Amino acid sequence: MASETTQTAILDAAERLLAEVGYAAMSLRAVTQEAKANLAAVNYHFGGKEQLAKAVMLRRITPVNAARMERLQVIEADARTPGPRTIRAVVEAFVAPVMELAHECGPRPCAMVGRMLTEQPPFLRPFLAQQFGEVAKRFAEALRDAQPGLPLAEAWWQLHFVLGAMTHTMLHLDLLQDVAGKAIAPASVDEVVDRLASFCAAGARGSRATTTASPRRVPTNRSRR
Amino acid sequence: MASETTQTAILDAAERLLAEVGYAAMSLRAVTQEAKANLAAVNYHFGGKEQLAKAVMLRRITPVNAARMERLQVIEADARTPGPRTIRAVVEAFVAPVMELAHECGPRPCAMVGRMLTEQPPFLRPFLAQQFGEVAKRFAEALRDAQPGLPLAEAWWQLHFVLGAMTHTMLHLDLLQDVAGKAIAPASVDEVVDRLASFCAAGARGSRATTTASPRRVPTNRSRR
DNA sequence: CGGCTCCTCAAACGACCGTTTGAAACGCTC
DNA sequence: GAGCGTTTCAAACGGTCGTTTGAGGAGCCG
Repeated sequence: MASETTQTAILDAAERLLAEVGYAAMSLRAVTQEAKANLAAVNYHFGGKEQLAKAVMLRRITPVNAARMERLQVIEADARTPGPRTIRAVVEAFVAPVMELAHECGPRPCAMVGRMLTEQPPFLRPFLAQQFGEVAKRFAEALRDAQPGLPLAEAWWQLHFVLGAMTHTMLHLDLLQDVAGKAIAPASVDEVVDRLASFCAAGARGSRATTTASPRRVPTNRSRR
Repeated sequence: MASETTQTAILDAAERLLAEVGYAAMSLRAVTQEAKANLAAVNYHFGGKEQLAKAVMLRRITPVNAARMERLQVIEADARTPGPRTIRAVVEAFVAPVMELAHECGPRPCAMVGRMLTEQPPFLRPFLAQQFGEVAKRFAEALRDAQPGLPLAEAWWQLHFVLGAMTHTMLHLDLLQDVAGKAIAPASVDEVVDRLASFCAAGARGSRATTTASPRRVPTNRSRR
């Protein structure tokens, strides 16, 4: 049927507009015009603007979160010993899937998810909690287990900063080409993942070392590398 | 005159709404209603919605950026030797002023700035570039100088991640109380600054060290630190 | 062909938006 | 009190928004 093509056309158009202007500033007229569909098609196929936004999100975050859980299970089944390498692996398991999304589908889906995660329209909040709550909890626990003696709250702080650096990177993946000089080619996505994971993993190690001591001090973990 | 009180009342109300729903979703009717002012007062005193948003931003970021530059000059006048301590000092000079804003005025102004920085309504982009361009450039250079041999592009990457973690923290400062267990008391703002600065400084050190190792990039970035 | 389902379309609805207007209220100096 | 800027106010303007409606086209089956 022709309906499926209009459905995905609407999803694509909405994704682009959500990424570029956000939910509140996205008009269904702009969406349907770009999708070459009728204005009423949104309500017919999705049931309204809010449900459309959820559908756009679901199409992207479902496989991403599944990949995250899969990677995390591999790590845990590996019976790794706690330490920097495991921290790095956990962080990478969290950030890599969403960056590979850019690898396959371009920077736009990433930017769209990043924007929804930061804008958080009120109606989306329960939806986001449902979609990310379990995943975030599992990763916080994994971060804690990778650092024996670390309180869970500390792991949440680390995950919080990782989330910030990640969403910011997702939002401006297309702008980074200017800083880096060239467009984000598929090959260079791996480079972004590596940079992001390195930064976050090192940050987690460093912040852990710091908070155990008092405010002023020099981290003692600068030994290798 | 009574106008000044209505002006600041409008600024306060707009700040709250900008922080909570963003620019696109903020209506002047909601602003004036909360400020107990007439709808036309916004156009009379500020000249329109866009100019109001700029005024709200200016009131907060002007002193913050001034404090950043001041701290940076102190660091540079100190003739510090490059190294982890200087990296940490530069990062702290960047993130501390905006966190002290939360110290004095509560988490809302921080959340508002963070939201505008991530939402970036089209008309605000030139304004933001003008307000932050010089500051960001100076800090990127300072980060580079703290790590001899580091290309400027690498410093920009570090600053990019710092910005992400910082804006994310600004946006959800009020939510962190749930994770941390208690409300953000003035004393604990320093703790947030410390955590954020520690994470970012360690991340900068780590990302620099890692990127020289794994992928085939950065031609002549030979020596470690 | 008639009947049925799925989909598209143009048009309209009511609500809310930012902005403008012109008059009224205020504070001040002569 | 008259005159004059400054500030407030209610009302309206044109426009865009999300959503609804009802008529019509496309494909399929009996």
